[in-house]
Amino acid sequence: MPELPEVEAYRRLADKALGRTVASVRIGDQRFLRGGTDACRLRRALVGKAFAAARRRGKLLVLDVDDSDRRLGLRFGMTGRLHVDGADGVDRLVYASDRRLEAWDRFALRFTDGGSLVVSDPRLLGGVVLDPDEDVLGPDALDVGRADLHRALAGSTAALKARLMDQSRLAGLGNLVADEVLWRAGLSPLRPAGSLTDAEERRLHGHVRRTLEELVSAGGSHLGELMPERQVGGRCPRCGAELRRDRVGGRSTWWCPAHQR
DNA sequence: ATTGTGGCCTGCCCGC
DNA sequence: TGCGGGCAGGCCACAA
Repeated sequence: MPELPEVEAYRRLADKALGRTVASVRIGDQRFLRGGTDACRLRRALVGKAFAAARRRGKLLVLDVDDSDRRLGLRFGMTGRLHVDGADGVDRLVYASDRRLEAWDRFALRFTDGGSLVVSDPRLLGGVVLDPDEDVLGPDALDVGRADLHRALAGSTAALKARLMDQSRLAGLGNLVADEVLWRAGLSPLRPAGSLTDAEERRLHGHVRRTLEELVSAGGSHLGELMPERQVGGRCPRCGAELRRDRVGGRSTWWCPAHQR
């Protein structure tokens, strides 16, 4: 699914769409429009304009409209893909089909030069939003500071993993990367978020940054060492213990009870 | 305010 | 061989 590393790959792909004039906007499915926007408003904001920048905040991709204070927000849910001029942002997506059906094209921009920017999403869990509220998102996990991470966790009794995935505290960690980070840091996902010692928090901070940097460098098609073991009978790649499965924050969580404490 | 839960959405996989 | 049920999780609405 698109986690932060994939969305970062999409952002780089979206760079190819900058500076090109939008000729038309096609909405493949009304349900893909979020935040109360509609096709009319989108066309008014985009047609005849070009994008000045492609930014990412957590898992939200934001395209700034040139000569305007408008912004186009793209969310990818877990099965959303970005295509620019037919090129794919990533090769494969975990949990998503590798097929490309035109019926799955939920949002498409055509440029005056004949190229296109398309969001395809079989499951409609992503969406398009005009002028997304970026302030509801916490600091970006890729370059989160030590103090910001502390603020995200301190004083909370919620499960550590649930808090790490709370996008308003820390933007960008999804289910799979959260499991990978906690596994690398040797911390139980069930620990109360506020119970970490200073040393544990520092360790976690290092692993959040390093894991994301590594996965972004890998191009967004690799989601960590734990990923292949997320199945019944899966074993810890580090110590060989059988992985445990729990539901944390409403999500399937795979972790090693032997070394994650 | 914080925390937890259920629903949305549909392709895919497994068991019958 | 076809069919139905369960599963996947980002995001949001809502409850306690």
